[in-house]
This record gives sequence, C-alpha cells and structure tokens, in this order.
Amino acid sequence: MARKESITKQMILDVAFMMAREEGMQNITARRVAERANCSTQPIFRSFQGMDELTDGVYDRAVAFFQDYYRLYPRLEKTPFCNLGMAYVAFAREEKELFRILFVPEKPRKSLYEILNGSTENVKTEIQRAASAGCQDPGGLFMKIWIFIHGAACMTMTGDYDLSDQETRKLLNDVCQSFMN
Amino acid sequence: MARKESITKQMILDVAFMMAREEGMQNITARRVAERANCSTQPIFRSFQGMDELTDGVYDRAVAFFQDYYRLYPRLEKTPFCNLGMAYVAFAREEKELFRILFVPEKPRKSLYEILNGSTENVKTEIQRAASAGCQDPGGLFMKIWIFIHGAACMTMTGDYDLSDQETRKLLNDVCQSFMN
DNA sequence: CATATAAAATAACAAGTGTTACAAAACATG
DNA sequence: CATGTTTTGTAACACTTGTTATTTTATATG
Repeated sequence: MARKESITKQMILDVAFMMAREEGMQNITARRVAERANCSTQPIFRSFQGMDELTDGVYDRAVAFFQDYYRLYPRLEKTPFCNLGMAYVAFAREEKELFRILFVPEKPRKSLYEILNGSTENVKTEIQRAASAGCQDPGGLFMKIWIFIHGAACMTMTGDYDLSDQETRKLLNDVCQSFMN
Repeated sequence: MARKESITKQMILDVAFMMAREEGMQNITARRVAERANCSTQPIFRSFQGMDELTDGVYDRAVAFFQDYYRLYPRLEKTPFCNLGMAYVAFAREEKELFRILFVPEKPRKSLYEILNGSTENVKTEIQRAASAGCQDPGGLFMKIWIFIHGAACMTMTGDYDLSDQETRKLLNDVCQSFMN
C-alpha cells in the first residue's frame, strides 16, 4: 500500500561518514551527501530531523570506527601503554580527518577519556598492567605517557611529525622506560 | 583633492585578528568584520584583494603575536626546554583559538618549527643549553620533550587537560629529568 | 566657496546553505 | 488491475557567503 524505501538511513550515514573521513565534518552538506548517494536531499530529511542530527550520527560512527580500529590493532608491545600509543599514532596517520573530529574537536562532544575508555577497558587494563609490572605510580605514569602519545599523534595529523612505525615503536618504548625509572 | 581615508588596512586587520582570537578563523566574514569596524564591507575590499588575503594577514599577525608572547614569557626554569614548554602550554590555555590556528591548522601554512624558530633562536639555544648541561643527545631530547609539550598544550586547548601553572611546571621538569637520565 | 576625486555606503549579484511545499512515481494491498 | 499511501524528485524559500556596480559623501585643492 506504499512505496518501498530505496535510500535508507544507513545508506545516508555511510555516505556522510565516508565524506567526513575524507574531507572532514565541515564539508558535509545536504546537497553533497545527496549527490554521493545518488538521490535528492529529500531522503536525508526524511531520515534525520536536520543536518545536526546527521552530523551527530557521523560523530557516533567515528567513535565506533576508532574503537574498532583500536580493538583490532595488533598488540606487539610489552611495555605498558605502548600498544595504545602505537594504535593512536597509526590512527592519526591513516585517518587524519577522523582523528581531528574525535581528538581535536572544535565542538567537544565526548572527552578524550570517554572515547578511550569506551573502546575497551583500555585505560584501566593498562594501568593494572603497569602496576603489576612494578610501577609505583601507575596513574601518574599513564598521564605522562598519554600526554606524550597525544602529542605524537597530533603532530602526525598535521604532518609536523613523520616517523615510521618502527621508529615510533622505539620512541614510545624508550619514553615509557624513561618514565618508569 | 580627495576624501580622507577613515578605515585603514591596519584597523581592519586589528578587528579581524581580534575576531580570530575570540572565535577562530572560520568565523571571519566580510560583513562581520565590517560590523565590528563600524563600516561597510567596502573598505575591506579596498585594502585587501579578497577575504583570503585578509585571513593570510590575520595568520601572520597570529604568528607575530605568539612570538611576542613567547619572547615576553618569564624564564624561571633551569631545566632545558621547560621555559618553552611553560610558555607554549600557557599560550594554549589563554589563546585557544590562536593556538589552533597556528599549531593544529586545517590548512597548514608554516610548520610548527618555522613558527618556533622564527620567534627567537629558541630551539637552537635550548639545544645548546641542554648540551652544555651534559646531555649526550640534545637533539633527541628536544624531540621527546617537544612532543610531550605539544601533547600537553593540545590537551589544554581542548580542555582535556587542566593543570595549574605550578603543576605544569613540576610535570615538565619531572619529564625532562626522566628524559635526561 | 566650488569642485574634482577618492573613500565609504548602499544595494545588488551569483553561489551555496538548510529546509520545506508540492508534484511525480512506485509499490503493497484491495 | 486500480488505488491509496509513502517515498522520492523538483523547485522554491529564506538566509549567508564573497564580491562588485553604483551612488553618496567628505575633503584637499583650485
């Protein structure tokens, strides 16, 4: 008794998310999303109340994307926090726009810690690892190493830092060792 | 034989720079600049070829502003690089929008190092200080401490990091000591 | 003071934005 | 197959953007 829906909310979200990934959030417009979805702007406003709701959805997808990225990243390091660091820097290199949206946002939605902890119980797990490795102040260690990791990732995003995975690995392990002594 | 100019290039630049400082570069529009300068948009386009030229000028002012800020920042620390770090983090706290424009730019103009080195001979001076303090790899030390400082400042800008000057001072000195051992 | 001339204001243009009114099309059910 | 309902497309509205044509205004010089 009615027409079949051909452009779903998911399809629109997929398209918008890919655009955010490639060009950043600020370049998402109704007409450009419609063009890439091969439709008019109408299906967008049927599925979403407005562009804000769409960009909110894109943001949530970005959070989930990072969390999957982190979950699947290989855990090769024995030094505490270094797996987290390797994944974070690699994400900044491979997904510059998403990194900016999530971790250097102009309109803050979730804090850095909310995104991180939501992915797995990363922070707690890593802090316990550090504690059992004989660190006397694992919380303080985490703060320091995390600031360092964030700096490396931000510089990677902007192109001010350009090290290979190997170099990054060595750097992170060195720095973490320095902090633990 | 002609009318006196009442809105100078400097006045427009002043207004646009203040707007960038308060609201960020992306909120600078011809009409909003004109409104704050109490004039029409006409004087803007007489002094500048277009809005791009104006924003380029604003960027240059931001560079100069940071360099002045750094030059005037008190040098209380004895540990190498920590004066630079204190000034950088304070700048990120007090001038969030300018910090973003300069150090987390979407359209990169000058690299981080160009801005820094241009201000004074900061980097070279600090590296020499570290070398004469007995550091065997002052370049490597600088890279590490600088990544850390940048991370602290970026987190300060986004509000993910909120330490007092005193806490920052202690943190930077600790970290630098860790890196030197 | 009158006037030429540069500066500023007004107002418009074209392009692009979010959003919505309305018309066309497709399909599940009778 | 006809029909009614929903989805989609078309086209428009109101707004904002950079930019420019045109008019108005002020002032240095005659």
